[in-house]
Amino acid sequence: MTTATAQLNERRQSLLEFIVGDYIQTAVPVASQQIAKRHRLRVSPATIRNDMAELEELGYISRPHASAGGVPADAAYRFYVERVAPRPRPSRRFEARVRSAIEPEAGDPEGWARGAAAVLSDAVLNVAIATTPRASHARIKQLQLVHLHDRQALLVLVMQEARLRQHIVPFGEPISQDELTGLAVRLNATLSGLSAADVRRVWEPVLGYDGVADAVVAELTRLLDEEEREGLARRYTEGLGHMLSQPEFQSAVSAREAVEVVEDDSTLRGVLSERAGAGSVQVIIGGESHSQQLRRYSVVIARYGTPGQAMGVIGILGPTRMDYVRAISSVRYLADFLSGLVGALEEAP
Amino acid sequence: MTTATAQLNERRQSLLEFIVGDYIQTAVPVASQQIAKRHRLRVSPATIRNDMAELEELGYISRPHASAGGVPADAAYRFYVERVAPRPRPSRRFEARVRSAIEPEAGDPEGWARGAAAVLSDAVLNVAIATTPRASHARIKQLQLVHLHDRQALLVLVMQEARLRQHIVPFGEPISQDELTGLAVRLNATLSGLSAADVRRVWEPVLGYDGVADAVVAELTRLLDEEEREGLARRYTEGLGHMLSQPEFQSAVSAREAVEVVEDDSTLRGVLSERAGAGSVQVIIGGESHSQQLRRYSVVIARYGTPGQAMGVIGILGPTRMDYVRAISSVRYLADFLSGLVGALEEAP
DNA sequence: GATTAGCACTCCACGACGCCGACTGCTAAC
DNA sequence: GTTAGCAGTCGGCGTCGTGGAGTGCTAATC
Repeated sequence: MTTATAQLNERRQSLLEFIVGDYIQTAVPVASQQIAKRHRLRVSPATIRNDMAELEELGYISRPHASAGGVPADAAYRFYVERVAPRPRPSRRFEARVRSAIEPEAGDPEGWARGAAAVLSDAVLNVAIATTPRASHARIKQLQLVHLHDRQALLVLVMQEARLRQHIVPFGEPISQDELTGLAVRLNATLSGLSAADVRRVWEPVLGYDGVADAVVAELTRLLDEEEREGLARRYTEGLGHMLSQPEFQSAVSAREAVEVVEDDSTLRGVLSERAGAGSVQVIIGGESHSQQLRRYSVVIARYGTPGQAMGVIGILGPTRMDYVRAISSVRYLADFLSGLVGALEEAP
Repeated sequence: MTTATAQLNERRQSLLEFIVGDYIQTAVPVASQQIAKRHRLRVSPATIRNDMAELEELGYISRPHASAGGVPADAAYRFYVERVAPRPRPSRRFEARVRSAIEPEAGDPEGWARGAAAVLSDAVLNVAIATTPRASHARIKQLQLVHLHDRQALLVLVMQEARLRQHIVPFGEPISQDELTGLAVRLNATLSGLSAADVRRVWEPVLGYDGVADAVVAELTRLLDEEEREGLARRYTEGLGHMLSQPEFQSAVSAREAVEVVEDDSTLRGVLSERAGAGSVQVIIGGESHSQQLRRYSVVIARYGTPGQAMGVIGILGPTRMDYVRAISSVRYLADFLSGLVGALEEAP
């Protein structure tokens, strides 16, 4: 793919930047005269028209109809993102909001993800998405058994990064809380730090000696398996109302379409699982997602967490006409912020 | 308030029922001829027109314009709900879906609430809302301390109905997992079953002897307090897409309005906190909510859980033109179903 | 060769108009 | 109390015409 920088002389590049910038602001096809006026160019509208014809030829802009101004195509947004990408930090106000919306001392990754989605959506006025960090290899940190009825207990499992799961375990025989506590202590001593496969290996020799313990261990490994098979990284989305007040969703059909994109898990799964290192923000513009449903949407996401240990995703979904500068800097800042919090949850070596 | 049964003779009552029923199905103002044809009445359209004029006089129906059919007013829906209310059970298919969507053996009230909202929204094609059960008096069932760093542990608190909370506790001195485990055992022995106030009373005499224990107890009471001050009953909403495909949301403004109603916590808080016994389904039609924002919406809710112990809410939000028969029976069934599950989590006496 | 003024042409947005059909309200007869 | 008949109302929809913003092209200019 030939890049815009190679194809276009400097004037056309800044012209393209102006077109994209104006369109992001106004949502109206930008006309040659408007550009000349807004940016005090020292060339006439006629020259701009010539340049715009060239930009259209190369696929950077298109026109709704023959005598209309230009609207940016995916390639133009891509160019714009590359050109303005190295804008450093979000505003002080945004940083302050992040700090007040997310409580580090809660030690609750789910709460952090929810808070991050809320503050991000308010800042960019589009839909924010955040998932809780998920470990590629789930390991037991500690377990707990709570007596419910004579033959039933609640198993509470704490994994790394303070992830919690709970499930009921039924037993064949009556059992007291004291016995359960004793069992939990013994299991913690032997199984702490192990993965599902580890647990199976360690437990194999003693299988069959203690029915109650067997039941607990079986449930335990099932929960760990489930955790690894992803699935259960919870996703929080926020700010659909913000997005729907953007002008592209004035028509009822486009609005309903947008709701379906946000509500349908499968649509977003693809882009969310894009691989990328923590810290680097990824921008997927329109058709770049290769998803028919996302053709008119862009996604700005970053992974956060501890590489190799547990990673989550935070990002923005909006129309391709999106404030990329703000989205990128906000997402980058939040990913770094969350990474710091998650890192602090890792057990010190 | 004079009731419709007193004001209207039998023919007019069934006429009103037909009008509401037809309008719920078609979303089109119903005309006198249509009624005569659809329901094979033995009176002429002219008679129906006379009756409809009377119904309009009494405020049961209104007309979009002078020469249009009738659309039901809030009072008509109210009459309809009272008249058809004692329809007993949802379909077998719905019951089967509930059973496959909700896993009793998970012992996870949050999961149940999510599942219930999903299946309910699919059945009624409107927005479903479910909250997790919240105890009016939060009590400790068991706690657990997990070592994170030398001077930091994760406190995991299990309350009644298997509600879980987590929070980080920092300490002034280094402490090992073994010491934490010992402390947890001791605290469980003394504090199990107590409320925040109880804990404070029991702890008061020994305050100051053990800084680490004090820190844990302080965090513990804070979490219990927070739990009681409501706030933290999590709410799950599902099916906005379903609702937006109803004809009343064809226009973009009404669609955005709907999104705002669903996203804005404060709007729904009022109706959700309506007091009502478990099992009885409550229907709030249009203006009956006394909320400007909900004027065009109806809510069908029921509480579930164990009265006096822990209650949650499950319900449907939709336009006043809603399939009340289906909504009421589905909500009633789900509330009973969830009550059963939550009851099984209560500790046997 | 690049830039610009001028001009004819295109196309959308918007309001006015008129017609069709659905429905009502009223009157008078049953 | 019920019904047939009829005049009158009103929304929906397609047509038409107009105004204005904006383009593409051509020819002159730097």
